[in-house]
Amino acid sequence: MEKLCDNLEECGLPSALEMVGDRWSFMILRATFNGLCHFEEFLNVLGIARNILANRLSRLVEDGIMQREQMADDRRKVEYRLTEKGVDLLPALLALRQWGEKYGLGVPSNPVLADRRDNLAIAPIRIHAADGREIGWHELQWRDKSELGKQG
Amino acid sequence: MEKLCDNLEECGLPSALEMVGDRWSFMILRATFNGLCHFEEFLNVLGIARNILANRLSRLVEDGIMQREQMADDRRKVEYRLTEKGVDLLPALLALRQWGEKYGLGVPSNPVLADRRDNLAIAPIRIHAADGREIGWHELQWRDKSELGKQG
DNA sequence: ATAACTAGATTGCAACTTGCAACTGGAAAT
DNA sequence: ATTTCCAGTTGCAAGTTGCAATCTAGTTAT
Repeated sequence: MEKLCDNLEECGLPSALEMVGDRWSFMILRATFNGLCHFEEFLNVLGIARNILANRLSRLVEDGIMQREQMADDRRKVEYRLTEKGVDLLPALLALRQWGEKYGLGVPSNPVLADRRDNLAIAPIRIHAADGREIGWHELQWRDKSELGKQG
Repeated sequence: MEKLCDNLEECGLPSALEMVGDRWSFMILRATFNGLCHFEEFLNVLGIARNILANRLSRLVEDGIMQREQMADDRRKVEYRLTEKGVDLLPALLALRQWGEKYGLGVPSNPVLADRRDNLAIAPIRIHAADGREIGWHELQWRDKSELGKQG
């Protein structure tokens, strides 16, 4: 494996980590993917401190990952919902969860995301080549964009 | 989307985040995937403080994500290498990086991982159904393991 | 041997972040 | 009018982070 890509300026990872790279953001997102959307719900389910939750939620909203909506019928209530940008974090979240399940947790995760169509659990998140083949680390190499072949 | 899976005991995400859920671990892993393996290299490339780097490396080693090998020829030198467990974090890392590239960073990431075989950049990390179909959030539902259909 | 060099790790201190609990303030319910 | 509820803020103690200087073990040079 060549020693390339030591260039932090041209990597999306730092910006991603700045937004969701702390202990709680992913847990909040997970809860949101499970349908939670109220402050007190997050509080009860996650066991996070109030101030930290408030801080993280407002950061997630600031970063456009969630949106904050005041309810019309009961204006005390606020709902936090995922934006498209937030929903797009699902693959990363699932990849992490599956990894944690494989290596960290003794027990299989439950419940699990299933395809509505066939009611089967989703496949593990994997790396795929441009043509869809599944592909592993040893079959990969770092390439400068300019050196890439052109898609057929 | 049903409100299930509020059960933190049966979810791999918390254990994953405990191991790699801080600002630096992923950056260290990224550097490792790029071929770096020495303390001073990480230090120079990442701009991390010495003590934090030492702390994170030893945690990654403790957690079995990296292994620490003393070099036989020059026994001052130590190399940090990914274990299989560490390599298995690549999908999660790439999913995050791709997300950061799409939403955070203005610029496309570079360099990029390419298939050795066809020299094309890898596909975006996505969610796939059991049969390999690509599948989105709205086509998914949380299911208890016991309620899943059986694989044909 | 001694001195200088290197990679890796440790220590001390200041700045920031976290967690807990008590409190505020507006909005419904009684 | 009072109580309860939801969301969020404030104050303070404890923990974590970042930086600089220092330490240690093994390596090369004299």
